[in-house]
Amino acid sequence: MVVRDTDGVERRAWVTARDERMCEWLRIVRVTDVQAIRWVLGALNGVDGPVSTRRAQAWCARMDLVGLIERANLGGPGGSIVWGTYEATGLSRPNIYRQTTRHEVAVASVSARYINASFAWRRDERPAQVGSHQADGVAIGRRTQQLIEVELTPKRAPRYLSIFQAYRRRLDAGGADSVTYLCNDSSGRAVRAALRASPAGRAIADRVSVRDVFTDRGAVRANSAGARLPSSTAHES
DNA sequence: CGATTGATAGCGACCTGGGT
DNA sequence: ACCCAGGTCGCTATCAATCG
Repeated sequence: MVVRDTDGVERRAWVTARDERMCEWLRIVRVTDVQAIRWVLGALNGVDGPVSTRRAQAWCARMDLVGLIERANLGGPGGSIVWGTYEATGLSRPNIYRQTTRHEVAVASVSARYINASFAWRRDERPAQVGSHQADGVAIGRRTQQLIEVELTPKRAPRYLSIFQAYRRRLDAGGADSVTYLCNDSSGRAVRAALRASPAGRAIADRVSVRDVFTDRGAVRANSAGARLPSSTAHES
């Protein structure tokens, strides 16, 4: 593909098969940031771990140049917010100023790390029935299917109750093997408390893991549990 | 056939500049 | 003050085409 530079200089910019797979991922997560892109690029390069921030920025600059992504620098942790253009994903431009954007970016960060650990990632299906619940994502390993819930804001107890009831039905029906709550400190406390507080919570507690991997602002923590998500024990190859 | 070369893409390091 | 964007530089790895 030949594109014209800002200087008017013609320059070749190749869109590789890997870049197209990146666009497929962007279509799934919709909105992400430069830090998450590091992990997916690493995965698609066949590397265990992320590429450097600089490389991810360079990739974004190249994809911006060929019109496959757009970026917005909101000054938050994780770098610019990144999304695929209509050309890349067939989806209209997301509204990045909505309240839910921080949550969506956090989900993308999680997705990126699962993909780097050789999991497949897809969106959860929108539930048809009332009283069921749509998870933030589904991580599919070779033998396991985990429902992933990203929790940055504690919910009220009745809300947890109905979600746990929905998860209980789903786990019992064999629709998934486990539920993973990825939280910051305050929402992690709320989820653990809610799991103890009701019969529905206690019924599923042994199939639910709660991990504090986010900072309060929704960035994946640099060290400890956040660095390697999912944990090495859950690694699939 | 094996060696060389060029393109591509990766790395860290260093720098400047901008935004919070 | 700190984090991030994005530019250059020197270096390395890989792969495919080409040369001797």
